Amino acid sequence: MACVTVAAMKNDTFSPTSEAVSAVVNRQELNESQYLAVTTTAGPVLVIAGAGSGKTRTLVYRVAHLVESGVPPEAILLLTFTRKASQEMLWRAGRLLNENCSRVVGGTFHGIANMLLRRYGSHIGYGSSFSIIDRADAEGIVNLLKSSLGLGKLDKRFPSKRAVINMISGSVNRSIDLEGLVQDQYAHLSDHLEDILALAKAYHQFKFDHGLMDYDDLLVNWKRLLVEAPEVQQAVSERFAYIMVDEYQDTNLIQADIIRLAAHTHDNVMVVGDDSQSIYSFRGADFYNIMRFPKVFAGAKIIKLEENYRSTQPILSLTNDIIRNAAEKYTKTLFTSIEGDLRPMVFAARDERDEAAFIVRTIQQLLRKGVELSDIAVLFRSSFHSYKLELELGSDNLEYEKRGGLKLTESAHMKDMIAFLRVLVNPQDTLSWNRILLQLEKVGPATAQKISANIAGASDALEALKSYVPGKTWKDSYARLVRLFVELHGGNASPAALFEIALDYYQPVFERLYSDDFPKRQKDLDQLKSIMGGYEDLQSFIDDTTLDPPEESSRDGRGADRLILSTIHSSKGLEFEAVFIIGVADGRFPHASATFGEQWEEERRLLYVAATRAKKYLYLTYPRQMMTPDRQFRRVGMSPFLTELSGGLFEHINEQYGESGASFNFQSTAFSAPAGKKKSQVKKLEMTDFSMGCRVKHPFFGDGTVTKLSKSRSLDIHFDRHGLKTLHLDYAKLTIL
DNA sequence: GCGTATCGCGTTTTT
DNA sequence: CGCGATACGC
Repeated sequence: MACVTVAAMKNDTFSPTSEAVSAVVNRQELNESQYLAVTTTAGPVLVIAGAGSGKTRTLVYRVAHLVESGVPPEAILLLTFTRKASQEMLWRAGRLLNENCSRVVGGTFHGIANMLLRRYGSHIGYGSSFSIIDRADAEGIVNLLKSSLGLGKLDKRFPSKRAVINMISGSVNRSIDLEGLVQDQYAHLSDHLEDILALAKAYHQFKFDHGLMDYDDLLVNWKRLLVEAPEVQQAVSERFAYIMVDEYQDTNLIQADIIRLAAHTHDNVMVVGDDSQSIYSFRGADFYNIMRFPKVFAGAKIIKLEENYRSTQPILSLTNDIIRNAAEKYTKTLFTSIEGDLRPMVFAARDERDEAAFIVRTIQQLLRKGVELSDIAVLFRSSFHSYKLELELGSDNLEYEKRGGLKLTESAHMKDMIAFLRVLVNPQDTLSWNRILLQLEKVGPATAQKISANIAGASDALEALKSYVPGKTWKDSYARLVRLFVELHGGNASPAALFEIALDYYQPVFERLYSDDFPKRQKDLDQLKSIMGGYEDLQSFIDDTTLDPPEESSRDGRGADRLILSTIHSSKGLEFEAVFIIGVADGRFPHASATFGEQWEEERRLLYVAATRAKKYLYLTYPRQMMTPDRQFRRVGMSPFLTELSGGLFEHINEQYGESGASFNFQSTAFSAPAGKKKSQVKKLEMTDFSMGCRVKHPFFGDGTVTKLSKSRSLDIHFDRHGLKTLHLDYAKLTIL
């Protein structure tokens, strides 16, 4: 274990003489004193910075500076949100230093947790044989358990299928008990608390029994490693003498604890983040981490970066105004010296088709102005919002790349192939056995489970597989499967060779299972094969593809110049010359089920993140009518986040003539309200002022009827024009009629 | 009880 | 596209 000298860092006398430093300062990315503070401070540093201010770059400068002043690269640990971001960062650091920075250890929290657990897991009773499961696997387990526990009926009570697993893991990564979480956020499920607790318990037990770990387990066990094995904590803390964290506002409580524990011998921690860009609370991210940092790390130096190096002033004015109404924030006023006076534009399309057509038309104009296609992005709240646009793009021959939504490795045929490899590494992995067995004709869920349970319970998986007596109708195909595993267990073949063997077996199965579109899917298998070629051992291949699934990008090699379609969440940290945000409509953005209060605030920050991706051109569009589930058209207005903006920050694009529908009326009331005659002092309402069936008025939802009063100071109100909403008494501006 | 084929419907956001 | 419900056949 490398022992690191930090003496060079202890005095603040480093003078920025190297070419790297003057390059930084000359490009005005940071002023000299900021640069010195970022790079030469020993001990904890908190960088609070606005969008486009070069947060990540400050980390790069520090890495480069540390290496330059003699710190061994392997003593630096860089934690970023995505692995891609860490690679990009190291590449930049390498360029700055004109040397290779690849020995710096960089990765995601989960990746590093995996590495440490494989190495030190025995200290807390874990062997190195466990499989990492992703969200789809977790859902699979929960579904399996729901039927075996007889909790199928529970389903209908949940808002969505994913809500179950979100709830169970949400309690883990927030470090609060499930009971509290249900009472707090899923109050409507409190009658089923016992069932939910039973399900959660069964889920955790199942994972433990079958050697499976989900994303949260990786973090929980990393923390356990530091808390319960002092010798490991000492070793880790000494090994990584400098710890840096990007996107700190997206960390959860466990991650914050891990940082605190891992840095205990030196406190050399630098975190950067922007509280206004915290958009992952649904996954446990707690932006109070950033607020607490100076208390947790005594003597932390706080550096604020407020100059924006990305967008023009008109875009910044709009984004500043979006975040202005946020309930809680570190106040930052962003400014820029970038030239440009083009105002953001808002387009109210007739419907979704019109919206798509507008985007294609405008993109073609931008291309004529010389903007690269790959420098244009279309962003949206939910991944299915882009379906109509994808159709339009297809017929116009504009190539695009979609990010967010289903990953390549989440498609059925890829999971099938990976399942063969996973059971080789971890024979306890019942989930993968089930996948493999279900491929056999005449074998369904019940039979598959019986066989896989046999295998998981046996000490020798291959023997258990061999000794199972198959049914008459499928004994031939079962024999073929057994032969496959005998062959796979043969010599010690390379991952690529094992893949070949498995593919030989799978190919006919594959063609039968996906008979309508297997040629299209075949390319993915080929790609998987080439990825495998780069791996020495199977375990790291499987870990990598679970933790960081490969993108579809290399599908046709050359076409790098493609339009980016992305969910806002997946666009974080990126920037584009031109950005379209589509579906900025009431009911779509904020998401329909977002309640007032914290969820509403997060949706606002989400719009902020989206808009701050734009450098020069920013377009916000929404359809004025949308199809409802019952195949009727419903008029919708623009997002409340836009109507509440100060006037003059954006331009309306008027196509043909403006039909004055609900959206127009709605706008005029919103804008005229402040100018209207002074309201008498509004009395603060209490829950007792409301009753079932009582008529109320909301500033923009209009008139409605109270249909439910709940304990947590929230009300369900059925609005005449906007349908059912759940509003919180402390946030909604209601008046009783 | 178990497996399979088919139809129709609804999608938050993810390391 | 992936799923749940449903009906049908063994």
